[in-house]
Amino acid sequence: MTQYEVPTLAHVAKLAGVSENTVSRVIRNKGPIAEDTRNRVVKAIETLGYVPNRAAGSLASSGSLLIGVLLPSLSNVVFPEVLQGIHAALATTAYQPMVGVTNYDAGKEQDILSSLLAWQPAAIVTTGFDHTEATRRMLSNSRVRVAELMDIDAEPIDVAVGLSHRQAGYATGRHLIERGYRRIGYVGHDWGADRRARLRHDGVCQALSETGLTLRAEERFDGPSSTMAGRDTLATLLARAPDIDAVVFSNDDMAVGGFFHCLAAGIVVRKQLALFGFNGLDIGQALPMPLSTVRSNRFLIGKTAVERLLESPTRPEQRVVIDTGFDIIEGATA
Amino acid sequence: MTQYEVPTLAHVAKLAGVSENTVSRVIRNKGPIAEDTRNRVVKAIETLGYVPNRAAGSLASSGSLLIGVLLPSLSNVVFPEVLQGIHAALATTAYQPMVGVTNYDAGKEQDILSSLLAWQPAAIVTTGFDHTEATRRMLSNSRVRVAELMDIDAEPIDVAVGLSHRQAGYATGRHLIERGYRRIGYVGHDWGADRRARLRHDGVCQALSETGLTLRAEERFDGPSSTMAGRDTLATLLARAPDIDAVVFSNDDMAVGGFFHCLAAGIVVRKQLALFGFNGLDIGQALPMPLSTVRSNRFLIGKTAVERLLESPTRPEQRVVIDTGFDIIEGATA
DNA sequence: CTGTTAGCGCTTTCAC
DNA sequence: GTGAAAGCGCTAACAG
Repeated sequence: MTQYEVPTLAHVAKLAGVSENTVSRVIRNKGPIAEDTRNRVVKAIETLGYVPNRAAGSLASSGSLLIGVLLPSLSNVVFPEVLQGIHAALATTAYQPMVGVTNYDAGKEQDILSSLLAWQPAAIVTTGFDHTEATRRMLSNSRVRVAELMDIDAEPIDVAVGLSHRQAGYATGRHLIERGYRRIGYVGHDWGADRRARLRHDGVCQALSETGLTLRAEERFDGPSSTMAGRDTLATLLARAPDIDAVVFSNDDMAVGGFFHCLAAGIVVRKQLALFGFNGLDIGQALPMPLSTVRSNRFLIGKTAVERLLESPTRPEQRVVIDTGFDIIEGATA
Repeated sequence: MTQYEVPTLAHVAKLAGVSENTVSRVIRNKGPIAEDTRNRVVKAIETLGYVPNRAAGSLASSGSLLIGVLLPSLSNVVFPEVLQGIHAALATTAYQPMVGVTNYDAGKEQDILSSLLAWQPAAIVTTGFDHTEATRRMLSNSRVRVAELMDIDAEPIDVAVGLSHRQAGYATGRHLIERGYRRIGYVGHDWGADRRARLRHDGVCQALSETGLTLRAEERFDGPSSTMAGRDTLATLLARAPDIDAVVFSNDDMAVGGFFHCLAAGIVVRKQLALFGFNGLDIGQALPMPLSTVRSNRFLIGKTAVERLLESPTRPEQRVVIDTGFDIIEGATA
């Protein structure tokens, strides 16, 4: 091996005086190895600073230590948090995540999926149930494990990990009703992209309708959720329906914006207008009045999904649905 | 090809009636191909639903379409935003990012780097200049391109993309001095992990000292930055030094928390106490009073870095430093 | 413009 | 316990 060549199995084998095969066994901890041989090999690996070439390994074994991850966005803190959970579960393993961002576009998801599949990943982690037919076909044809995250209100391909957004919405509605709010409004963001926000909305409506109520007014911002959008959209809603006594927001970002609107407009939160969010983000809990909201366990969702996927390399007979649940955070705004 | 076999180049070649090599050429758009042949190959690829095996390609060409990315954390929105920039630059290419999270631990960075290198990436994108000796050696020995992000206050291995945090701190100090603030305090978070926060702090101090001033008081939260930490730490600082007229926060998360403290404690922001952040996050600009802060261009940093790396597969003679700059956001809190 | 040949570095299978 | 041999699916180099 000249000085500028990257060491390979062959170099290690030669230095340790064994066959390549033996070195490979040592590395993968597979098959019986004499203690003495193992030591020589380990030493050789260290001296050479040998790092296995995963591409070669992957090719030879037609499998890899990669987990393909498909996220709709990185702008919404929720997804980086899911990714943290995924990284946490992978930290003690040799697996590496390979992340693609779809921008809530099923067509793009399909493209990225096919380039992820090209690396022969051990598993694919994706978000929600909105896939193209081709995506679904690729996923079922490839024999990799598949986790669909966030949502459990539909039939998964292999395993789904998340919470029932419909139930979360329902619990939100009940919470407000039980506290005496009757003139309830809704402030949301773009539904085309966010099926789960709509499910929560529907859950709220269901709770209301069971009590003979309906949403007094609703306003949807035509774009992704953000604090600023929440702030502006609440202002619009209140201009149209000044008599509402509570507002459900599509998520915490929007709700925090709503809180800021109230501050700026001199509206006394809860007394004059109750606010309710979704997600349980830190920022909402750091407000002068902690936000009333629902905690979705994003980190846990990512972590659980990966743990389940790694349990077995093949799909189980039965599709699995794991409910990571949610909790109402009482807060002080509703 | 039986029904359950994954199609390979050979299958495509056979179906199109050409050699494997020709198919490979078509796929990689390399070398001259007769229009007619190309069409036949493309058709065969489509009928079979062929997806190239990147592991094989990577092995054969000893190079890959991977970009290794090392980020210290995903909890701080700043890094997901950098990652967005990276994804944006990669979106029009066939490259895929492979992300590792180091938790601000140089030892862990080293481990993850070696497992990223095992995939023969075309380039490595990492954060800051705090590497172990071994990391630095691996990076220089491997001939991959290397970008070090966020910071430009040191000599890069290959290319650095970011801003001068010292200068950003200095500009912050000047801003406050010019507006007449003289009793300036500092609220920060853990420096062990965040060298850049310290550089900004030092910049502030430098500006003050040029005017014959020093920081009146400072308080550092022993942990990562967060809104809650900012809120609590400002409270602590004010208990110790009630007479300060302005506070510089280590970043916007902390500053927003400080704003919340003021709200809760009935302190009139700016009139009684000016607040200044760093980063220019959306949340700060959505506050009832937009936060005075410095905009760091995280998205641009990620995007620029990748664009530069992909320009050339080999390191330039000269190490390159790209300053993505910063702007003072006037805001209303200072 | 296209085909042939020879690997890339590893794992698998089967001997011994 | 260990080794030899045969690929994995692709690309590179060279012919033609």
